[in-house]
Amino acid sequence: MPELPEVETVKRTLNELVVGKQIERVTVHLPRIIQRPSDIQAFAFELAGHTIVGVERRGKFLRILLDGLVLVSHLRMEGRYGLYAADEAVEKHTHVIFHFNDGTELRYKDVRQFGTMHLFNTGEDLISAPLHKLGLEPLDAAFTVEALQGAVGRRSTSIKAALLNQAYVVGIGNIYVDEALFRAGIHPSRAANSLTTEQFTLLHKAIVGVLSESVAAGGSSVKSYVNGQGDSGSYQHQLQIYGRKQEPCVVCHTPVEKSVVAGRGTHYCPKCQPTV
DNA sequence: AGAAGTTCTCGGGCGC
DNA sequence: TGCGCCCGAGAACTTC
Repeated sequence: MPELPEVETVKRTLNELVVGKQIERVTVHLPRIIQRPSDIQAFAFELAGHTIVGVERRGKFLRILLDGLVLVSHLRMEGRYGLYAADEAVEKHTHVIFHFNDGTELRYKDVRQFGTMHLFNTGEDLISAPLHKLGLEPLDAAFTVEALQGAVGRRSTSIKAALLNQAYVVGIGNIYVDEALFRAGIHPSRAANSLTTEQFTLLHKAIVGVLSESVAAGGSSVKSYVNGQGDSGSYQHQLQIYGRKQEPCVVCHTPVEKSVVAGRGTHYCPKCQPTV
């Protein structure tokens, strides 16, 4: 489901909804979600009594900060959070519930069951898997053209695969990689190490532009994404290439093509994004 | 039937 | 031959 703009939006809504709440107990209905600690009882026991003090984001991961603990959560394809009153019926696919001492609960739902949670003591999460080897944050000031080119410019793989690799740059997924490559006029199959500095300049501007515009719109709701309050984003209405197979290109009116690049469904304009 | 917004693991290929 | 890196394919699961 979520890429950087969607996770950023969930982060912001959770900061509105759950900061200051104290966890009374935790129930886990699908143990597979909990990756650390390996003992599910220990996961629930360690969280009990702790208060949420803030929510941050690293790449596509949420970092739920508590007093002395950090819960690292990845939504993968379909994970979502919602705040409920304790007496509301528990919906299907609800796998983890954080019961607060004020009669509300934060529920984690995930139809495809791909999401993960890792619990750490404060200070340990950023230096441990799965966060320790993540790449550049594309909306940080340190994300310059030079940094982008340095991160992916020597890869022989496709530029699309390189941008999807979270070890180089974080937060870009299948929607925004197609959007950014379209905006930059670069074919997704081009070898990353074949791009010119001029093209990296265009690509850098496209990545920052697409992601920041989507954050401002609350993310994209293509299929199932909602933020922590059940609201949809609106950037799906501004997508220029993703999901537009066979529709006329918004720039040149050539029909948009769809193929598979980097193992993912890939949209591009054959005229605006030449192979060479 | 096949694909869906993700990422981890595995094995082959290549270069030292 | 051995090791390490890099890269692509397949797998995890449910829904439409």
